[in-house]
Amino acid sequence: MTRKPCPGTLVSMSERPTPTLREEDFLRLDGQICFALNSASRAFNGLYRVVLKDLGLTYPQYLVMLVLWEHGTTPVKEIGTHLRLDSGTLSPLIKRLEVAGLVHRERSTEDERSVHVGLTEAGTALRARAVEVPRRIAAATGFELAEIRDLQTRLHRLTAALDAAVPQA
Amino acid sequence: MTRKPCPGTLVSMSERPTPTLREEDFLRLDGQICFALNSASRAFNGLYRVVLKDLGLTYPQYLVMLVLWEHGTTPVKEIGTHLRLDSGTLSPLIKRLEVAGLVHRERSTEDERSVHVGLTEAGTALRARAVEVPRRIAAATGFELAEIRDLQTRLHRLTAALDAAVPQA
DNA sequence: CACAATTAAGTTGTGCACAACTCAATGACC
DNA sequence: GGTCATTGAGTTGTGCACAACTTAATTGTG
Repeated sequence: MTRKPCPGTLVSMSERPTPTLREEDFLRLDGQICFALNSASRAFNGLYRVVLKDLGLTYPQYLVMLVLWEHGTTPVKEIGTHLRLDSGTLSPLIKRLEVAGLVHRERSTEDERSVHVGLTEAGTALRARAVEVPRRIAAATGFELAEIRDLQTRLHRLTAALDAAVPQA
Repeated sequence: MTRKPCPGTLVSMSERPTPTLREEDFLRLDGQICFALNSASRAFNGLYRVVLKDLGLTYPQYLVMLVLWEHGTTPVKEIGTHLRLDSGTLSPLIKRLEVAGLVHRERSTEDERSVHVGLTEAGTALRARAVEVPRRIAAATGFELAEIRDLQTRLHRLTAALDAAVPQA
């Protein structure tokens, strides 16, 4: 009942060379490279959820705070460039950070289209408590630093390749 | 104005050995290992969105279809085990697949708590068109097969480690 | 200068992820 | 056999991601 043998009725496969894999296997492989990434990302998210609970931050909010701690007051647009996010995601997120009293927004005087996001005192103070977060995360992975670096490099290459492959982006 | 030099006023760092990295660097490193993963995952998602548009599927819906194509009729619970998702996510998602006419749901007779999800004819037929998806994705990454495999292995290890680190999960 | 194209932020709507919950069916134990 | 804990599906509420849109400011070009 469970293992239904795949019916041979597939699309034409007369054209391609297909070195070692057939159509069948491909559908499985696929369910893994993208899926492995997806799973790992969500697993990370779950861990961050626990670790960041004390700080009252979600993971994406934490990312925005990281940008601000590193670069200081930053226009929304630039935060988006750093994080690969658009205003549709950032506007409400930053609004929540504002309600939480961690950041303030101010429209630029030179260019009134732009809004600068800066840290409040509470936001600045939170950094001290956030410093221990990365260590806890890194410890949880159980990975060597070198391996993390390596993984990082590959992922960057992958992201770049994928971005390049998407038309409009 | 842009590069604010980090003020030295941080938390105590007298205890730990810290081989090569200081607190400062850690906060940056962090913003990358997790973030690299997050970015790659979202980049993948963006590519899938384009590729799957023809099929009228989102990426998570595609994952569910993959499970069904591979295993045939499957209880919701088991789909969740395969995909690392709970009923809170799956119930509405599967309902949308049902509305689209790709799957049907039927309450089990042996155990009336359980709901079996099976493919309709349209759902089965869609497989033929989905077969080309993995190739297009793989091509877009520009990665060698071996490298994909390697990355996959590392990500699985990472996910396992992260899951183990989260208390309740 | 005027006017079209571009740009930045924000809004709206859809779908996913997940916590916390309800409800009904099942299983375990006395 | 009756009671209670557990299990599977589903609902509700919050937040994120992103497409498509609106609005206002800026820039480019005739």
